[in-house]
Amino acid sequence: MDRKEIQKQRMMAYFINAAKEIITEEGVKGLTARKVGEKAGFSYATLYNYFNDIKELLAYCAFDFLEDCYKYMLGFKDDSKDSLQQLIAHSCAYFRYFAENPDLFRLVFTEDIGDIYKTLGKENKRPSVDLLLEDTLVRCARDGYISEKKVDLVGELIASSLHGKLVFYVGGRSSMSLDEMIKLIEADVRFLMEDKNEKE
Amino acid sequence: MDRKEIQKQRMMAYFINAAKEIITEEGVKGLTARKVGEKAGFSYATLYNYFNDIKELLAYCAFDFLEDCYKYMLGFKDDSKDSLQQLIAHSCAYFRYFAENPDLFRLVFTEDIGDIYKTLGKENKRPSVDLLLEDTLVRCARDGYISEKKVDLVGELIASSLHGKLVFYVGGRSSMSLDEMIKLIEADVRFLMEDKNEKE
DNA sequence: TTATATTATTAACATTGTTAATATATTAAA
DNA sequence: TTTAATATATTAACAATGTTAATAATATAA
Repeated sequence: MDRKEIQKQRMMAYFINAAKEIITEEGVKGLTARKVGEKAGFSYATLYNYFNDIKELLAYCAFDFLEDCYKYMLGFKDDSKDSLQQLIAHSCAYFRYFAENPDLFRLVFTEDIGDIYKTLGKENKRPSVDLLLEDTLVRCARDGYISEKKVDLVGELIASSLHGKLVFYVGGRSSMSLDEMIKLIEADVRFLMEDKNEKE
Repeated sequence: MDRKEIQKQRMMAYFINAAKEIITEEGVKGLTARKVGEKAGFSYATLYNYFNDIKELLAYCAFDFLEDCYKYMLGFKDDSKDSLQQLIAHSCAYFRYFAENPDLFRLVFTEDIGDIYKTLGKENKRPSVDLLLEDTLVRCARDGYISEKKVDLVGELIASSLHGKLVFYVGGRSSMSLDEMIKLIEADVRFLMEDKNEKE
């Protein structure tokens, strides 16, 4: 029975990885049940033995990609850096990851993949990217950039404005370039953090 | 030749309105070429004489819905109101419109409808909802809530954080209720505006 | 009234997600 | 080891989709 479970997990991983590859190469719209089956080395109907439907498979991919984003962000982590600089770096990295992979943004944030995120939210399970950004912000608070009690509000503001900008950039609703966006994000973060420092 | 153009516009309006009705009733996913044709009183292939593809039809709908949102926001306009209150009211109205019509949000901001928004952006044409929010913010600046030179940055922050929250709410990525979201938006706006007032 | 151009309709195609029926392989029992 | 039972994979099939080409109907011009 344990052996069964292992095999099942392995089969699911085959399909998930196949799906991730296809999404990376051809986008979410390029993903079809038949392509996933072929790429995983099975018939197109086999994945229905492991996933209720294509949405469920997509949900697994979404989580995986969000974890990949976390790994990407870690590449910009440097504890010797000033905390505000670190916050800016992490924010920009987050933006960049999805800006350069628009289909991943759509999948992770806008595609209809059922109620999984809501369920996780109610269990207070937050994705690692969230935690990383929060940690960085708390460091900023300790360094006096911002008062402790404002951490929640400012963190939430940074996060939501990042996602708002991503919607516009990724959805082609803005004519701004990636570099302009990044500059704007830096300005945003500075603005949100520096109000305590200016005394005049 | 002018008569021709009028007839063409009218035909397009038939299809656009049919599509808008279907989207309102059944969501973007419920919209099919065949349903649009039937609802408009034509065969399913006729719309291809007026639109290159379904995406183009969707783009027209998106613009229309965004204009509808503007009208909705105007219902909350009250010049006797304090400018900050007005800004909060408009921000919340904007959020509410799309939060209560998730499919409209998807259509207007996340659906793939070609490069029309980018084109408009380069012509510096901004949707009326944008202008209304900006006007309100300028009023706030005149009332001393914020310095003139910060208007752009703060305006951009409000807008992007609104859209970020919408992504989460509409995409089911947050477990927050609508009321909680609205409260958060109010807190955000206050926070972004009041830093000039607190002297301590 | 006839000839021409415009516009609408029907028929058809390839693709899609998904399911039911069937075949194959794996495990348990004799 | 052979047989029976179970689990898993495959094929065939369905209805629905966007879109196009061929055809029919209509409006316009001569």
